Amino acid sequence: MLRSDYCGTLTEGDEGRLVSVCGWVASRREHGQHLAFVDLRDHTGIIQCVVDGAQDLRPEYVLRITGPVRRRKAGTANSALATGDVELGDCEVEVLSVAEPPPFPIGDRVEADETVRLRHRYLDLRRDRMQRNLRLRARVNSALRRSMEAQGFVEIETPMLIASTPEGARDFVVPSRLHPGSFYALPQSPQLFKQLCMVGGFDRYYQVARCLRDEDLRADRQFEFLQLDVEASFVDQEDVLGFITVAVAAATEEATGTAPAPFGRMTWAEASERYGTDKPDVRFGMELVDLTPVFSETGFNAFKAPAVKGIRVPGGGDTTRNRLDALTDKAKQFGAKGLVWMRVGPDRVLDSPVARFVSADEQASLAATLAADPGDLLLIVADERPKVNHVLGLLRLELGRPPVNDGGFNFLWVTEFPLFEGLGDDGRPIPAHHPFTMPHPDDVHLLESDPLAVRSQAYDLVLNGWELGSGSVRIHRRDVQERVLGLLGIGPEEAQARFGFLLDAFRYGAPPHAGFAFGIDRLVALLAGEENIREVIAFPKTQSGADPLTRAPQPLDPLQLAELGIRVLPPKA
RNA sequence: GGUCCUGUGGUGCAGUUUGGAGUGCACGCCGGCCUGUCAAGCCGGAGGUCGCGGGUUCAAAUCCCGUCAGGACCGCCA
Repeated sequence: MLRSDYCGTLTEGDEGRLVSVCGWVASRREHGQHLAFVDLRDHTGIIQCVVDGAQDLRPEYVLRITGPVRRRKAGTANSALATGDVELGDCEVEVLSVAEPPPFPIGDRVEADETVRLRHRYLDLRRDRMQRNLRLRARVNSALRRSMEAQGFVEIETPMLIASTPEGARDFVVPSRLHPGSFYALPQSPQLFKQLCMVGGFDRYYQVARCLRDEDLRADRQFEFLQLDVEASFVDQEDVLGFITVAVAAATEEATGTAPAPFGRMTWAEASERYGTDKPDVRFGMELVDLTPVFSETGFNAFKAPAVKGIRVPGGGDTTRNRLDALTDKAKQFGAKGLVWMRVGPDRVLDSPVARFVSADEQASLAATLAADPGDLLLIVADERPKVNHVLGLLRLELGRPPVNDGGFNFLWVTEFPLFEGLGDDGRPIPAHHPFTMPHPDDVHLLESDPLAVRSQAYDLVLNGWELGSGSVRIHRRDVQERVLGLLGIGPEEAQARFGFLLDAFRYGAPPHAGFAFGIDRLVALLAGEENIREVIAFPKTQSGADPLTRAPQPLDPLQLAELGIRVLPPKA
């Protein structure tokens, strides 16, 4: 062992000890040939070392420094440093590695361009922010595992090279050398395998599972991500919510030092009506208010719609015309036909380009329903109800969303998702979760008569407006499964071809089971107070799915292609 | 597939609105001085394809078009 102590741990209690520390030169301060100070950094912090001024010691050199811990001379202590009362004196310095000047400063003082950070990620990782985040991630992972183990769950690994199933996201595919022309898919999740584990008698399964989806990247989405994947047999929805709540609360307490507030509960229908989304950020108000009754007999054509709803932006009355135009453009991009804005003036007089189309009674009722105060801004959208909710939900976030590290950790269970999210082009319902989701027991009779009204036993966990994960009670009864598949237009033959192995397995005694999976990257990002998950991933990809460090993806050598029986089409002209 | 923002010595920025010599700030880098600093200080110096291409103009970092890269978002993500 080259070191006896970590840099950041030395205190007055160590006075007199001869110690060896190892690390990188954070800064040097030279005072001629006879005196120089080197701040040596490791992941625990920084210690000042008094060294011979003649030595050429530059930033990021890797050193082993041996010297006695001594109290600093009176008046030279540095209260900004945890080790600021002591220093290593009369140091012997071993240069373990020299270093070129880094392309960006390693200190956290200056933010560096993200492309440069990713291209030299190994240097970025040296910085305090990434050290903190990745070490936090490790502790959260560990806490999750401990919690699942303590609850009697068994970790089982599932394969990475699997058969492609056409549902859901786009698969990453891997060509097979032994079966030219055939391909594996990388798992979008271990969904089907964990259900097979249930049939296999592992009644409490979990896995810290890597999942891959070939969809466009976002601040909260990478191609590859980590899920805590859970499934249990002989349990109901409440049991699953309990397991996950215990684990997530344990992880949160590990990260923050305090247990989170009790997790909230809300149905999907309530979330949609009040917040216009299935992942409401409940840290702030500005809830959607139904104005349909106000305009039930309106003469204003724009408000002759199945639903009219609005949000009140407190104090938003000074919003500039430019900004309002930009908001209108946003609303249109979100799918609205338009956006009606009204500034609330003194005595609740409404100032709006369309005010003259809205009767005095309607204006008064509108202001009262929205509880408008002078100085507020009102935003109103009229359209089909789901569209209105969607658009206003996004505008609400645009105008009111607090920074990610504001307002604590507001976990929220959203339950009773619809079984189907709408009708496809073929007129058949589209599963909101996946085709193995159990319908709500009270709604099973509606499956054929009114499928879109059928609630499911599916549920999401939401944290401050981020969807952490989702799960459901699965169908384990053959008759119900056949009815649902039939509704989806998947006949017995097609079902057999697509996931026959699961249906076959269910013929041999399938226990009732339910499960959940949530994104660990997202949880860690929020616990770390980061706006994007790249900050909690050691080697992430850019928004275009590239890695500036390794320059992936790359064209493949023609010989490799030939071995796989693959010919690449020329790029589109 | 789409909307928006960004791109200026190694790094972080200003300059772009209203075209006029690569004009400025801070850090870093190189050399010198310096025995108690701590983002050390002082003196001197080097370092530029203003992302790239085209256009407009007497003249483009600045205006226009295209393109590349990065970011935020819509679509997409059972």
